Amino acid sequence: MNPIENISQQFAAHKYKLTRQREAIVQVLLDNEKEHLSVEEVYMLVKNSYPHLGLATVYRTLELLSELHIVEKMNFGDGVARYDLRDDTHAHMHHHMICHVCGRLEEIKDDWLLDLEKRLEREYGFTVTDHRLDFKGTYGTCKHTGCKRDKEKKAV
Amino acid sequence: MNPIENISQQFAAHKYKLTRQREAIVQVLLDNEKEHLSVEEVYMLVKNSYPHLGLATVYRTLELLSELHIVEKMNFGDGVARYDLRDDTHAHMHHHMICHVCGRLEEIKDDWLLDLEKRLEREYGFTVTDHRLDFKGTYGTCKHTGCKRDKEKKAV
DNA sequence: GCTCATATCGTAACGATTACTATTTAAGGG
DNA sequence: CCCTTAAATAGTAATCGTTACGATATGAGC
Repeated sequence: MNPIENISQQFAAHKYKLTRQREAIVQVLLDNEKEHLSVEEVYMLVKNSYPHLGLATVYRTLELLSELHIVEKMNFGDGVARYDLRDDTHAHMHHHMICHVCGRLEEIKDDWLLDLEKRLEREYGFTVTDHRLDFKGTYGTCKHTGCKRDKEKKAV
Repeated sequence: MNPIENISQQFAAHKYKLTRQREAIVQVLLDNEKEHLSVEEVYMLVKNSYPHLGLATVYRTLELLSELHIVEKMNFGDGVARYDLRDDTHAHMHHHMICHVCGRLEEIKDDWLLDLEKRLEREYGFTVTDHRLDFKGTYGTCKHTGCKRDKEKKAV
């Protein structure tokens, strides 16, 4: 089943309409599934295929997609919410590496946490439905570039 | 070494002054180290010991403490930044369980990720300096309380 | 085609955060 | 001690991401 069809069904299942606007937004997400787009970025991109679309609609649609678990809403501390299309088969395989130096953000699709989730269930009676794992650090190739201690450096 | 002394040294080491305002804020964090306080909450609490303190100072101080890695700035998606005092010995042992139903937030201080971090180093040449691991789900004791599918339910 | 709930549009309002200016404070040298 | 000077604070205005709102448009079912 193609992704749009799949999403269309999920909309229907919850009695939401897949309007042209929503479809245009979903298409942007599909075309950029490697990215973690902000609302503003989605807004810019969707203007290409649907120039008239309003910003509020982008906010509403992304929020809706998030509720339907079609996208994941996340926050990397840069002051804007970012959204990432999630693949059902990778629901629990969504980790990030964020480099202090170059700012690169790489995604790891591997399930490393199943054992831990079982342990939470066992030890705390807590059933995990989702998780978020972000690693911060530096790539070997970035290490030479000074340290990040002083904010003044950044300011200059 | 007591915590304030320790923090005082870190300030000095970076040529920052530990003013009375900053000390009052740090004390609030120490007194509430189990909590994940928002700026507004810190502001309210610190008013008890330092009534005249301004909100901007709380923002600036928490930002500074975050740069010095004395606190960790985090975001749980509720629209406000939250800060948590971090214990050096627990730098890598800071996970959360967040319950969908009751909203409870529990902290787990156990290092579950050392092996994964070694693997990142090996496979990606990525040196981890910090990580964040949040589990979302439900506690067994909360399960009976309806499902979260419909936003309308929440709105009512 | 008509009806009515749903969705969109554009913009105003909101709330968290940051930026700015004047004032105060603390540390070091006479 | 007092003076100087850089750093810190206070109070508030400005900014910016996000949400709320009223009016208009759309589309599925009859």
